[in-house]
Amino acid sequence: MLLAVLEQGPLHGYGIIEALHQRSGGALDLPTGTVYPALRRLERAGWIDGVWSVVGGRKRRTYTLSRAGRRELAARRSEWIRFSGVVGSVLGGTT
Amino acid sequence: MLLAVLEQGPLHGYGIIEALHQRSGGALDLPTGTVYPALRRLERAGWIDGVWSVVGGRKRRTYTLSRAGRRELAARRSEWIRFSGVVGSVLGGTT
DNA sequence: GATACATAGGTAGCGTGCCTACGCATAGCG
DNA sequence: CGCTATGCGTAGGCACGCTACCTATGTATC
Repeated sequence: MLLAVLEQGPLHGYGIIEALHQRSGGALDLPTGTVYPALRRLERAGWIDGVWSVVGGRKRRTYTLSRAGRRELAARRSEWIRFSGVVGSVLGGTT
Repeated sequence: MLLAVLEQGPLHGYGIIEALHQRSGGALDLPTGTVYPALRRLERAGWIDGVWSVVGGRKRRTYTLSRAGRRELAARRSEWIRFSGVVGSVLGGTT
């Protein structure tokens, strides 16, 4: 989901949390302790690139989806479709 | 998913694994090390009841969905629908 | 008779990752 | 002067899926 948010353009951690909140219709309200470590992992994996900047006296780390991240996102998306289909078929009624 | 399989009638661990395999169209092939501990957890939670029996010289533990398990299954099903909807809306293209 | 596979149960330990609970810092408002 | 929003981060606990094992019987194969 983090990669999907970054697909629409570079964003910093706090902005990503807000974007997830809006995109999910208010359902997601992820704490920073969940998102920031996750962004570190994504950066370490080479799927996003982080750059420091200062906006309004506050330090920001803006992340950009890398080429590898785009590939990863596509893979994860199709994986999710397969997965949710399987779960739906087992649970029944959803598919 | 285990609860959903047991919704259609009592079954033993090995049979549950096979049912999951069939219901998922061959996608799921869960190892015993995943399923047996999970069944223990479900039993400890009171959602399924296990009974020992001997069939063809082999010991079997047959599990039955309890009333609480039926409630839990209904809750988990609607939770899954909400959850997959949120993920789909964030990932985009699925919904 | 030996070997392999399907059936049927189980445990131990590793690794991952989410969440809670913190800490630090600045800008703006009442 | 404190509260809230903005913005970053770490530490530790907990849950759980998976791999890798072990045991045992019935049946088919070589």
